[in-house]
Amino acid sequence: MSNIKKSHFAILGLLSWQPQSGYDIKKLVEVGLSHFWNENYGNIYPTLDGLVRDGLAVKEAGNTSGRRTRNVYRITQQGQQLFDDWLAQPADLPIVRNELLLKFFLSGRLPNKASLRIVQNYQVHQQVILEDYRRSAAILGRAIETGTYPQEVMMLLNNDTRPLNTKQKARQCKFVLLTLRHGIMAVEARLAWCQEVMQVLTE
Amino acid sequence: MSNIKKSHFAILGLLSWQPQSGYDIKKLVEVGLSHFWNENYGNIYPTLDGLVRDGLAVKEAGNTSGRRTRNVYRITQQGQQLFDDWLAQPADLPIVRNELLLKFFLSGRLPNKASLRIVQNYQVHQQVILEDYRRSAAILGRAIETGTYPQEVMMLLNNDTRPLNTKQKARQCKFVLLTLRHGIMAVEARLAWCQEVMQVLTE
DNA sequence: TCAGACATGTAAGTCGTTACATGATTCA
DNA sequence: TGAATCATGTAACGACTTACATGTCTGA
Repeated sequence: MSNIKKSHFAILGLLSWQPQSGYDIKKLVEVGLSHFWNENYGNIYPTLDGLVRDGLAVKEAGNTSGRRTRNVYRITQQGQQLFDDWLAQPADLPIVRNELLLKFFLSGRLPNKASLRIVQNYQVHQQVILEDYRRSAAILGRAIETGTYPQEVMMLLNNDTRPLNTKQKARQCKFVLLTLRHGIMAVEARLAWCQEVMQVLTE
Repeated sequence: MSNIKKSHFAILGLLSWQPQSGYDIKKLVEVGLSHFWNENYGNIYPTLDGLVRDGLAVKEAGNTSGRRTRNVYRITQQGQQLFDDWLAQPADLPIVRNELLLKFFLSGRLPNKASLRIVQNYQVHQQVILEDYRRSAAILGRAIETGTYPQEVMMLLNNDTRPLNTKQKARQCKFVLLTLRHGIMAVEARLAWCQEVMQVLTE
């Protein structure tokens, strides 16, 4: 079995929610998980082939309605096993490469004004992101509370081609919301840092 | 001029603090900047060559004391110009790939216990990191307050081969400390998230 | 004397991204 | 009829990372 990387597990894990196509995976990640993950076609399709080759998934040539051929993939027992094993292992701690902090640190050679400009610019960007996250979180929160899943939520879950039952829907909403909370709290911390730094550097 | 990537600017920027060798750069990043950046030899040495080729730095074959040949690199006017231009541009927003959140999200298919295990494990790791960061921050804070730079601080700045004057030293300490504050606040936010998630999932 | 820090570099590999190529279907 | 979305794929490239190779100097 070939050396297995994170994308493999990401895709395998998405198949473990429900069988779907490469296109579905791309859209789901793009729309619902983009605050913590990304995948692109150039990676997805070869990975799906690889999963099939390794017996971790099977291709079910599902030709939904009059559409073009959709290749729907379903996780196998073996794939499920491998995925569950991976899930049980602690996540690797990410290699950190924060360009903003790099710029900030390296600006230390110059007058404070240069560093302040960097931080102010960062602050503006983070504020935009925060509002975006909060909007999404509000939509999801409302859906979970009321048990109704309007168009907006389905957009966030990209649920048009992969039918989910109510329980799955609620569960997926809940987990997307919790990951969004992570994003919100992280952004808030960054904004607090901006405040602190601006205070220190303007003293 | 070849297509220039982040590592080039990171290294160029470190040269803009003071002339130094590839080995110095590696150690400085490893010891003082590891909470937000990394570089490895396989990248540093070819990059330094590239900088010289592009006229952004010059090699000063400085043979310090009886040691093995040390190739010390000094940034050029042109390099400084290019670096300053880069510094003035907003940082690219990083492509996010958070393995922990991926695992957490994908664990949503299973009973809450599985998700809780992931979060608890994360919490423990983050606590260790937090203590580490706090220790370093305390050392740096003390140095800045008292104006004295004991061995410990010099370790954090890896200041044995690249002599700094007092002003540079204070400045560098201050900026490392401020980036550390970013790390601390980020980790605290993650720990707060763990708390929140554990509460939600055990209800 | 020998372990460990000092010091520089190369080659191959990995993983993911970008750009390209192709074509069907839907709806305004 | 033509733009947008649905849908699948490949090839080349880019940006590091890992493993390897080599040798010096210092201090216990």
